[in-house]
Amino acid sequence: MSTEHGALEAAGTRVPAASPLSEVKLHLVENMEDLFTFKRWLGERRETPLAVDTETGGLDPWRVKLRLVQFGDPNTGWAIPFEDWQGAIKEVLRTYEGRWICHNLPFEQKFFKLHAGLTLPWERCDDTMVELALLEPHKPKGLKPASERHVDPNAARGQDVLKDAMQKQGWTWETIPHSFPPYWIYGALDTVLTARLWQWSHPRVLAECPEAYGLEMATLRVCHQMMVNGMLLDVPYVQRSIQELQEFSTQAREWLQRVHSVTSPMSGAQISRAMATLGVDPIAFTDGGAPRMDKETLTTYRGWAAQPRAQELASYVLSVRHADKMLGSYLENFLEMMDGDHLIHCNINTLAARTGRMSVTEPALQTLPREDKIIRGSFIPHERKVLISCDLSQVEARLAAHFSQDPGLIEAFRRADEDGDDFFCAVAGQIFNEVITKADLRRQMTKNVVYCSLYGGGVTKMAQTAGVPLAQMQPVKSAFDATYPGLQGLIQSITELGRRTNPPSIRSPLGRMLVADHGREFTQLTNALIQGHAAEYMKRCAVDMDAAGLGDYLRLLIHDEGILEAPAEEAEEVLRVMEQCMTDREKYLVPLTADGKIMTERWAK
DNA sequence: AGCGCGGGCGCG
DNA sequence: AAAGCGCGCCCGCGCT
Repeated sequence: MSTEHGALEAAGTRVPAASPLSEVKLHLVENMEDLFTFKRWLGERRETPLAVDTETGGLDPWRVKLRLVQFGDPNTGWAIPFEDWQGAIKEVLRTYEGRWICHNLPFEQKFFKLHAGLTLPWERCDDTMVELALLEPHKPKGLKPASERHVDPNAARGQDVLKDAMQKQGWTWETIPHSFPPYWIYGALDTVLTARLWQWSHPRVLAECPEAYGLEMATLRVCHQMMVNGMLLDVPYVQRSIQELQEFSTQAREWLQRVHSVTSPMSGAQISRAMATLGVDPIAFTDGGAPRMDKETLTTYRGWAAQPRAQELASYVLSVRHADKMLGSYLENFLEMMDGDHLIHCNINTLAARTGRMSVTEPALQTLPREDKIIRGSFIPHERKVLISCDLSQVEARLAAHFSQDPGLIEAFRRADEDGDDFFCAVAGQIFNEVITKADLRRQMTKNVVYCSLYGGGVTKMAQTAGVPLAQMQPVKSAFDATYPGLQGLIQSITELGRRTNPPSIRSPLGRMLVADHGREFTQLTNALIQGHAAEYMKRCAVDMDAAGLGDYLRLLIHDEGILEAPAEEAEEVLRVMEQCMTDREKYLVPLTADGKIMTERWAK
């Protein structure tokens, strides 16, 4: 079936005649003749890359079907049912010699890899979602909203028609018929939108931030491999952990209900009522005005020797909350999300945070507890392999020294690197004018001053984080600012520079726009520059590791840390290459360095 | 039953 | 003058 003019009317939505999309031609391949027409069209000369998109049965490429594959350019779109025309589709994907465009390339690549057994050549692909994220980080980057802004205000019409029909007919994304016009027409139209969006975004990206774009596209490739390879789970170990924690949780919940009528340890209202019954008054409140019953407050109650019953209650709530967090957020999810080979294929969003940091979901492998080793220990290397982790050393503080050009900070890092001193001991030594050991509270206070300053925190927050009275922290902060004036100078100049744009923003060294909310420039922008460039640096490290031949070993990136799985006999060499890829002694005013370790049994310290 | 939100907590 | 940044996931709770 083909629709010439009025394709969108056929789908039940009127697009005004003058609308840029009203002349678009959209087609569905239903027979051999359609296929020949499609191939003739494919062979035509065109000035844009070929846009490709898919419609799938859902979001998890490992569990749902590939329904449609669509191809298009700025004027024409084709929808082709995958199961009926697999051979032809694979041939096009394999043999087309021009460039490709997708909106969310990693999503399509996963489906192509798992359902068609092929991968589009990354070096010939553009991704308009990446381009949008770089050009307009403060705006929605989905295909529909972006197209409404830059292609046609009517671009998202028809979404509602499709949703209504699906609901009325009881169709899901797995079961909706290919030939239902709103389905295939809007599938095909998406490629047209993608191609037109590229016409808007691509020249701008090349003009504004070609380096950031090149790095992002390379990062997509490296992260794709990580997602496909997956991490191996020790299933019996996880099952044992779950059982033990569940037994504990059940007993603790029974006690809470029996003794204090608390049915849910997550309910602050119930806990505070029970505390009130014991004659314990609230000591802190949430923003909403309710008594705070979080970890910090409960830990305080747990230390109150004069109130043994409150201590006992707080202790039970804290431990059952911890157990439930371990079970619900981590262990049970692991079993649910693993594939038949006990592999966990997480989802990596390479441009999730507005600072350019990545996020990891399903499961959130970047947030596995550090202290409670049970959770990280759930992941093991395959037979005859080891896990290797390598992390950047104080990368944010080093970048702060670099950006601020503060001679004192630069010197402290030089001494830390050359004499093997601890950086924060060196800084604390300068401030207090005596030798400071690692265990000294003044080192911790100094560290809190540095990191709180970078994140826009005040002296109150510094004292609170270090657990000391305000009066004790104040002179430390004053002495720090006097000794290392560069940092305050950096924060000042970034804040002033950032306030000149709307929205407030600054550019990273690779040209990435980093935005802040109005009125929050002071607390967000310095952090954005440092966190943002650390993210760029880490992405560069991962791409370099891939170039050095470690791409297939890479498993996970956790902001300033890389996790690899490598053959045991290569471990030392791999670690050496890894450290080399993560070290830069030339481009910055202080060296950026890395430190790694080999884990033979499981992922834990 | 599903949604949005606040509160809470895990990480860097 | 004063100001902690960035995420994901879970639960409870009130709403539709």
